[in-house]
Order: sequence, then C-alpha cells, then structure tokens
Amino acid sequence: MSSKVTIHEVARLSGVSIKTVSRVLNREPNVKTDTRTRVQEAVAALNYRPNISARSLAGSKAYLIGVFFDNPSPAYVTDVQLGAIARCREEGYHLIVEPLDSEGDVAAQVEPMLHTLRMDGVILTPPVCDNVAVLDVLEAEGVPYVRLSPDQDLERSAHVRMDDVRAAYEMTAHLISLGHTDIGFIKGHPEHGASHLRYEGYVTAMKEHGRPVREDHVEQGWFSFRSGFEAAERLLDRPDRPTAIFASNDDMALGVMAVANRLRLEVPQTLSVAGFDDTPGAKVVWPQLTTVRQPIQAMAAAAADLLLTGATRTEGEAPPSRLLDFELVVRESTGPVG
Amino acid sequence: MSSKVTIHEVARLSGVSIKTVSRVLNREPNVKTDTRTRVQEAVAALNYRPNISARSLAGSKAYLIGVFFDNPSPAYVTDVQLGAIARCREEGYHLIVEPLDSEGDVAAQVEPMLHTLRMDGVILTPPVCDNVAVLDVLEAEGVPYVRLSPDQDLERSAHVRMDDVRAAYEMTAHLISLGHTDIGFIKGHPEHGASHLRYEGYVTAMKEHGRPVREDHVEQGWFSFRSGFEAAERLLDRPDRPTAIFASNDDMALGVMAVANRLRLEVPQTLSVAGFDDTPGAKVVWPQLTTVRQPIQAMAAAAADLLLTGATRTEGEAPPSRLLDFELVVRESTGPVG
DNA sequence: GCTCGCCTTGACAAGGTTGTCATGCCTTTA
DNA sequence: TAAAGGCATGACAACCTTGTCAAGGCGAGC
Repeated sequence: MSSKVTIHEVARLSGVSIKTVSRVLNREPNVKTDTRTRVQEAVAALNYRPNISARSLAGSKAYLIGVFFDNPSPAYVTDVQLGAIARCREEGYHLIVEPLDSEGDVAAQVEPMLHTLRMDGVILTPPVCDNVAVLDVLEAEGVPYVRLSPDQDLERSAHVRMDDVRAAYEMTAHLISLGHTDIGFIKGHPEHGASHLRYEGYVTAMKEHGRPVREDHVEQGWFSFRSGFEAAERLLDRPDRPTAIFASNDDMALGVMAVANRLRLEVPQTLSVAGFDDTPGAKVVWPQLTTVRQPIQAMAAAAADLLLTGATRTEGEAPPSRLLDFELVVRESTGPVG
Repeated sequence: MSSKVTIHEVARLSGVSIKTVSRVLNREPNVKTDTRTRVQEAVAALNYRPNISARSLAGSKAYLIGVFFDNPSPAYVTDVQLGAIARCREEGYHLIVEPLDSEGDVAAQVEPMLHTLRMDGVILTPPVCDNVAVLDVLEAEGVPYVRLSPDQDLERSAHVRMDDVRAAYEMTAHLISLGHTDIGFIKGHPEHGASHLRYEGYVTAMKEHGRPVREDHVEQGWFSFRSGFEAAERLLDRPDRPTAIFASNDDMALGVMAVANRLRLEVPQTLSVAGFDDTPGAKVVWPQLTTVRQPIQAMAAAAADLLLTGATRTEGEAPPSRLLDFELVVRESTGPVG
C-alpha cells in the first residue's frame, strides 16, 4: 500500500501554510524564491504527489485531455496518442481515450462522457473531426477542442493539418525527375477531403512540368487495398500503360504492387509505385514503398499544445491553426524509367 | 456552457435525502422500489450526471482503468483499447492510456502516475506485462492489475491468455490435411514466450501425424518482416525446399511471400504460406494470408471484467485467469500440394 | 404484547485541493 | 513623513460525493 502523503504534511515539513505549497505546485507567482525552494525540497523528501481528484474538484482543471476517434487505422490512432501524451506529460495531464461507434448516434455518446468527466480539452481525429453533431455538443458543453486534419469548415475551430497539396505535388515532381512522363494516378475516397487535395497536387505538378494529365491514366479508388488492386488492373493490363503510378494512399499502392507482381512487372525497373501516408505496410512489402510521411505524432503534440496553452480560448479572434511539414520518404519502389 | 446539476437538486426534486439519491445511483440495496423510481425520474428530468472527481475523492473508486503499453504493434494496442472500453462503458468507467517508454526506467514512469491518479485497475500488455519492476510498483501501490498474454510467472497475478500451443498445432494440422509433408517453420523472437509455445505446437502436430521435423527446415526469425524474408531465402532457394512454410507471425509470413514472389513461386500452388496474429497486413497482400486470429478485443474485455468485478481481490487464493479461444483464419495463401 | 432484528432513510463528517479574501510588511511616491 | 500600492502569506470556505452511524418503522417470534 502506498502511503498517501497529503499537502498538509508537506506544509508542516516546510513550515508554511497549505496554500503556499499549493502555489508552489502550481507555479504561481508571488512566492519568495527561498520559500519556493524549501517547499520543493519537502515535496521531494516526502515524494508527495497531488491528488488529481481533489484538485479537479476544488479547481477548474481536470488534468485530463480526451482523444475521440472513430478511425479505422490503428497506426494512425496510436501515433496520435503517442504524440498527444508526449506533450501532456510535461504538464502533468493524462490522456483519456474514447473510441466512438460511428454506427450509432455519435453525439449521444459524447454528451454523457463530457458531462461526467469534465475534460480540459479534446482532440478530434478524422473522420469524427468533421461530424457537426459532435462539434455542436462540444461547444454546448464549453469544452475546448482541436481538430486534426479537418476537412470542412476550417474556420470553425482550432486545428492542425498538413499540406496535402504540396506533398502530392512533390511526390509527382519526384517521379518526373526520375524521367517519368506517363504517370498514372489513383484517386482516394471522394468523400474524404484529402482525396481532392492530393489530386490537385498531382495535376498541378504535371501541368507545371509540361506533362499532360491523361484521363485514361487517372482512376477512381476508395482508399482500400482492393480498390487499388482493381484500379491498377485497369491501368496496367494494356500496352500503353504508365511507367509510374502514384496512389493516393499506401493501401492502394500495395494493391498496385500486387497487380504488378501478378503481371510480372518489375518494380521499379518497369513500373515505379508511390503511395501516401507511410503506414506500417509500406515497409512490409518488397520492394519497400516510396511514400509521404505525415508527421502524425507531431501534429497530435501540436494539438495538445494548443489545448494546454489555452490558445483555443480566443475571444472573437479567428481560432489558431498550425500547418506542419510532411516528409517525402523515398524507398525502393520508385526508380528511373527503365 | 453546461448547467452543472448537483445531487442536491435531484434530492430536492425527488423529495429524499442526498444520501438516498447516492444509493440509487450506485445501485445499492435497501431502497424502496417506489423511492428508487422517483429518484431515477428526477435524474432523468434534470439530466443529472455525478461528478466523477467528487466521487473518487469521497469514495474509494476513481472510475478509471489504465492501459499500460509498450507494444510496437498499433493494431494490437488499438484492439486492446477497444475491447477494454467496451466492458468499461457498461460500468461507467473510463480508459486512461499510458504508453511507456521502454528505453527509460519504466518503473519510474509508472510510480508517479499511479500515485497522482489512483486508478482502480490496470491492464498490462506484452511486453510490459513481464516487466518485474512494473509489477512490483503496482503491488506496492496496491493497484489491482491483469496481464494479457503474460509469459513468465503466470501464478503471480490475474491474467488472460490464448492457447498458442494448440493454435500452432491446428495450423500445422491444417497444412498436413492439405497434403503437405515438408512443412518449414520460422521461429519467433527467442525472448518472446509465444515463440516457444508456437514452435511446440508445430512440433507436436508434426510428430503426431508422423511427419519428421527436419532441422534444416526450421529457421530462427525475430518476428520482423526482414527476418522472415531472410529465413525464407534460406528455406526456399534450394531444390529440396518445403512445400509449405508456417511462420510464427504475420510479418515474417509476409517476408516469405515477398521471397516467393521474387523466386516466382506461385502461392499457394507451389508454396503454401501461413502466419499467425491476423494483423491488418494479412489482408493487404495478394493472395491474402492464412493465419490465426487472436481474440484480442475479447481478451481485453475479459481483463477489464476481472478488474471491474473485483475478481483480482483474492485473499490467499490463486489469482484468477481466463483462457480464450483462437480462430483459424483460412484464406488463399494455403492450398493443396500442387 | 414485547423484544429483536431487518429494512429504509437521513444527518453529518470526511476526502485533499484550490479560490477568495484578509493581513502584515516592505517599497515607492507625493 | 504620510499615504498608496505591491508582494508574500495564511485562514477558511467551497467543491460534490460517499462512508459512517444513528434512528425510526415494521414484521416475526416468543
């Protein structure tokens, strides 16, 4: 059993009042350096840790940040958690995870948990971050929130995102620099905002480099392995096939690789393949996939930071936002035209 | 802003004392049905939700279950969270996630968080679940915990696991039933307990079916894609290669598939490949991988259940444990001997 | 009819921290 | 020199619920 040391004992040992100990713990101003030091020594000596329940009952803060998700990708979710925790720990905050069941009434699930356990802030990942009902509840309850890679209504709240357009532009430019002219493209799920942005980057890069965007070299996909596989079959099983394919995400790119294998097309000698997201699967394939890495952990950390510093509390001002840099990860699936 | 309704107002509206409302909320016995109903109506009318901080300060429960992990597999971690949450929600508990940095002093990370935020229980995933220092801290702090798939010292605490031996046995039997005689095996990381169990299942099945275990058809791997790839190169790049390979996990099995592709061996016509774990990657490969599914969500739910029902509070008795069933997932990567 | 004991309920303290307000001292300003 | 204001600190209430203990009512057994 742990000996529960209270603030009382720290006060007694350091010879000050409870309130002063509290001030030191909360880094409040107006405490003599001398006193502050003495208290800190007592805290260390007794191995005292404030009781979080008492804290949040008495004060306004709960020392809890929520992460709501409804995201099918475990890798994404875990990265968000790791990034958020990294920042939260510095301030003594904890992370509470709330998977949402998108099949049901999401807003109805959110309301009780917000009500019971007053979190100091919530991080929303796609696609929940675009669920208007959830945002409404959050605002009604007065809980600050930050959205990660939101798709719609950017001005509505604080958010953190990455420049999908430029990333897709640079990946396309990378393929062009390898000598490719006919670069196929597989679009993502049409209802996912990133799809349009990535396509836009591809088109812009092609045009700026004087490459025509051939209608018959652009296929619609749905972000799934299968849809990538099928799109690749249509693109590759004919004589005038492209020498490179840029898929809007890794899963679809893996589908392209599978078709290439099946058709006995050497990657990257005969066909270059590029993906987007740098999922774990990108490394679990041979050859390893060239892709774009989203700085997910950093984005989540930035979101936590906005929450912890109170940057979301803007009166009338536009909500703050952060735009983080992506990283082009060039592996073995792309190479010069053979 | 949400109107903060207190238990006081519920008491006033229903015409009973605060304490009686509390009794109803906590489903305590000895409350007249009539009274209970009246209180419940008032709760509903006011949309009252108890304040969790006040609850845990006054009472013993914190309504928080922790999940500690240090697991490189996002899919695993997410499944654990989903499984645990499913059970926790039923009882109004929340999940607090604490990724541990295995590079540092893990026990030192655990102590403060346990001390600050008194969780009612903790779920430990591999490999943290076998970290003796962490278990020591947990016990010193008097926090109940349940381990998932622990490897050592099973009797030390409550735990939930799956029968790895039998699963490996059945996968091997499946391959044998398809007509395979020379079945290669790739072992997992030697310091991971599951490795030995899975190998044991393989050996037992081979022997019971009168198949010899050829030393040169068993390779050491480390659970990584690369190690599977390299092991497969050794197994396959020779005339007397096996007609089937059973890898101790999916990542290594995917490595095998990559080598097969490279060597132009048709899967499953020329070579059958089986994995273990049913990771997302198993479906993102062509042909899709035959593997063993661990009921991770169910295991986590069982762990949460042990915690919530107080089953871990055994006085002198042996700690409780649960053994869950696995599932053989037969997909396209295994087939009859060609 | 009386005692015993169970069921039902309520009054009150406790739980550990923060917020508010008051106090005393020291420094600056007129 | 006196007044004003800032700094450092402490006393005490407040936060909202649960645990403890006592009390009243009622039925069963003798």
